[in-house]
Amino acid sequence: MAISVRENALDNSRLDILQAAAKCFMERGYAAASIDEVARSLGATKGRIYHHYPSKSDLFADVFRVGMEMNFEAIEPLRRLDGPALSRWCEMARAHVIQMITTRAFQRAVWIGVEMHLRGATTPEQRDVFEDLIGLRTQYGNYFRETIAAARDEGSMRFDDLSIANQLMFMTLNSPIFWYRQRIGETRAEIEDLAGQVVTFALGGLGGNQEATR
Amino acid sequence: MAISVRENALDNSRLDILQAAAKCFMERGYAAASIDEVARSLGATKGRIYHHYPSKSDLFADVFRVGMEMNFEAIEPLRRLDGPALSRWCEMARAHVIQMITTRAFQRAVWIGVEMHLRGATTPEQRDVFEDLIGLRTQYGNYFRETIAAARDEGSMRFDDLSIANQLMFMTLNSPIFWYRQRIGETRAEIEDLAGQVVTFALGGLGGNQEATR
DNA sequence: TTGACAACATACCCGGTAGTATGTTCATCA
DNA sequence: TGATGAACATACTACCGGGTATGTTGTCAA
Repeated sequence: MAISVRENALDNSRLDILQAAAKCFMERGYAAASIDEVARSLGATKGRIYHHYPSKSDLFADVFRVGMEMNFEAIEPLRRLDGPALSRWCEMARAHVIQMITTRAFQRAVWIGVEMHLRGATTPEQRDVFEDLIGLRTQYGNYFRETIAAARDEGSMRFDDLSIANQLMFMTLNSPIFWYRQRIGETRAEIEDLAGQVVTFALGGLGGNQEATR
Repeated sequence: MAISVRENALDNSRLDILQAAAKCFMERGYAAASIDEVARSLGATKGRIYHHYPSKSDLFADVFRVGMEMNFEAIEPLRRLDGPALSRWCEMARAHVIQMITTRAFQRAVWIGVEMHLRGATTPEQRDVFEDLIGLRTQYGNYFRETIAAARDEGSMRFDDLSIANQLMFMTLNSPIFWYRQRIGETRAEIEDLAGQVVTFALGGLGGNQEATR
């Protein structure tokens, strides 16, 4: 039991670091965010961070990983829903958008990571770690890709190129990570209304009929 | 005439710098892109760049400005077209997307600049220069905003919140700056087909009826 | 009680980069 | 033709930030 308390404390310490790091990466970007700044926002120093992570890129990778894990958790119960692909997509998309809003800092970091990978702005040693994470991201993307493909087959969506449609869909669903601002006293209902508008836009873009979304 | 030759040479030199800078900013981001790297890609040294620009942020600001100027030029003849707002929007959107593809490096820099401004990642002295540029960007955005507002009034578009709709629309129309890759031997027709898919997606998202787009 | 180790803090090194100060070359003009 | 300045290159400084080496403190186990 003593061990569990200790490990729990460890995990809490790491989680604090992750949240602070995610916020810094979101606010400054990967290159401009400094380890000192992350530490300062924790009321600590570099030592604490380098005790848990061997390098800046490893810290970033962990933020990325945790962000993706949260995404998988959010849509996991929805992936295997029965019924038409269209309604399944609506549920998944809605959960995804709410996820983008509520865990915005982590999701922004994920975006940054994908961007870095696409630009090839990774050193060889980062490469290996990143491959895994990009794989996770691709797998997650494929869940949606398969769903909209099924919806098209069922005649409830209409688009030309599947890859492009998936790209544009994710751009729309992810966009709150850029323009969403938390407002004081914001209710859950307001966030869900926001998410609804985003999902509706994406659905329209995919050629789905609006009436099906209730 | 001698003066014009001289000034022309000056402009060419600056334009070369701008193009190289835009490419570096696109590939590395603002913070990670170095002046030395821009100079190296020109086969020159820092001296050349600092002879024309007092600082890195001024160079970046000029890339931003030129990018926006190209955008204004692209849609200027379309803004005051007669006829329904919907068809005007389609022309503007199409021109915008093609612009994103053909001047991708500059547009990516514009994106980075807007992002920096939104995050407040600007020093006080940068602030003044950026205010202008963000103003340009806002004005450009308003052209589209007014057009889709008109289209909604005319009953050819249907969406809830105008600001959100405009945000999502621009996310879609701008998205090629992230995922577009130039392919060898790509024809103009292929680019226009790509742009068509993007515009169609955005139109659907804005609740426009697909049949109106020919 | 003490030794050992985790969890940090402190102090330091060093490479890279923005910015500057100072040449150098070549065209133009008086 | 000599002087002047634009358009660079070269050499240098200052600083910041990633990473490391080394203390310090509290805790737990024997």
